[in-house]
Amino acid sequence: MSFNFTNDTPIYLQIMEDIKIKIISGVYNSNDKIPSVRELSFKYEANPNTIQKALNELEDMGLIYTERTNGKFVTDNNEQILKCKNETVNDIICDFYLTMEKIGVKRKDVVALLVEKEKEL
Amino acid sequence: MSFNFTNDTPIYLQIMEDIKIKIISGVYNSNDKIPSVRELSFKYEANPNTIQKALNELEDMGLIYTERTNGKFVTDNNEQILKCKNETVNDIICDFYLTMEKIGVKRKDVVALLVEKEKEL
Amino acid sequence: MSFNFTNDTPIYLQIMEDIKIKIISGVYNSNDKIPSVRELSFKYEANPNTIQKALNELEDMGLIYTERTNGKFVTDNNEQILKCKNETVNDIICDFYLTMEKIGVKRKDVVALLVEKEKEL
Amino acid sequence: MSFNFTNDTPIYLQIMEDIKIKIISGVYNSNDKIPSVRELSFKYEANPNTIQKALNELEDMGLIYTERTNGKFVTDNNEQILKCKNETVNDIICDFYLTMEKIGVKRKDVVALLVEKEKEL
DNA sequence: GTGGTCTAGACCACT
DNA sequence: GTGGTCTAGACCACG
Repeated sequence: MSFNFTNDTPIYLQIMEDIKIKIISGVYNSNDKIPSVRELSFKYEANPNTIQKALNELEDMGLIYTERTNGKFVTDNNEQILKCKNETVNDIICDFYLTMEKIGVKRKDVVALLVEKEKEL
Repeated sequence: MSFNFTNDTPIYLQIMEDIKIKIISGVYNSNDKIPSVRELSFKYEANPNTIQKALNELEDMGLIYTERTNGKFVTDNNEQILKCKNETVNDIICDFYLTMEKIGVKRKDVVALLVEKEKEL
Repeated sequence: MSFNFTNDTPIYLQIMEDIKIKIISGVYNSNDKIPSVRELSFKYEANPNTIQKALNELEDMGLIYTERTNGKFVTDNNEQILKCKNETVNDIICDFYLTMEKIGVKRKDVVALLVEKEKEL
Repeated sequence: MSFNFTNDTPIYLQIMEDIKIKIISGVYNSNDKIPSVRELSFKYEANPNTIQKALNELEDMGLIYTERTNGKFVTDNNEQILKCKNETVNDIICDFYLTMEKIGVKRKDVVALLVEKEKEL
């Protein structure tokens, strides 16, 4: 199994998400060259067009930029990366609250549980 | 696809998980009858055998019990349900910490972010 | 029919029982490789899925463990095997007492008969 | 399921065994009338010829006798019944020892285990 | 109608 | 080659 895509989200979005996390977590740093579409296409076992679409999204978000014949690079706009990181983190937290709610954990209890867990770790 | 299964986990486990959450969140209450294997088979668009396997897992966990020709029911052992709920919550929290770590959020910041988010909501 | 199944018990349970006895009696030792699902399927003249179900039971009982692409093996937890052996022996003894009772042999006479028989052997 | 026959023994022998136990345990007493072949045929869901064969075996063993137009009856020879009971018991005990041996319980331990179990009951 | 068992046969991932 | 998953479809017992 090369990657593990979910059925309920377009693949290009899943790839985008994966690369986004690599950028905001610093796996790919400012001005790092992003692997070529061909390479990514191989890695994700996806059609180059799908990769292209994912990268376009990232470019629209201002996380990467293109140098014509040179390739694509992570933006040097660290502020932008940080902003994206915050948004992502925020989304995950919302998701987390929603899941907990679905299970029936009261919102005020969530923080308590987390603090407790943090001590354990 | 009515339900949306992930590729990287057996369907029967995903169904199991879905029903488990319905039980620990109280959507299905103690002694509630669980829809028949055939109904669930229709609902999840899965083979009856797959449903059976999912329900067997839940029975092994002590969350449901079977009345042979009558149907399957949520256990009346509320303690067991609670135990399962706690374990599930714990798993989700661990997952949450791991994801955050992957993105590059320090553990001690996580709680702060959550508290902040909680105020917003 | 090579094996001889009883009508009143699911085949998978009978297979489970047969293999269980091989384990607790030491025919299969700790860490021994169990014949492959396909081999057993041939030997017991049963469907591979039926074998699988039998082996899953044994795995649930902690008597065997699986190495994904390698095969299934007898647990190295000798304590677990011993525990299972004791339970099995206990069951057989209870059964024995029940049968004797059904025939009309008083419980206190059973032991006497056994002791006597033992001398003969 | 009316009775539950094993595949590895002729049905007539299994029926014979069942009736034999009823006789030696006293469910059917000396001189009791045995149900008619037709009745037994219905009860065991077996062909009347099969029943006949089973009853013939019992007659050969001296456990039942036939009154021409009247039916079949349990022998009044209590000694014979007792002898048969002893043989049956003996067989079961041998079987029991064999099973234990198969599991790997030493013969001398069997009696100890039984005595212990008897105290429990 | 309910759940349970079983088979046949296919496909997958891993090595 | 290994085990694991899944489907389709049949049959059974119980009520």
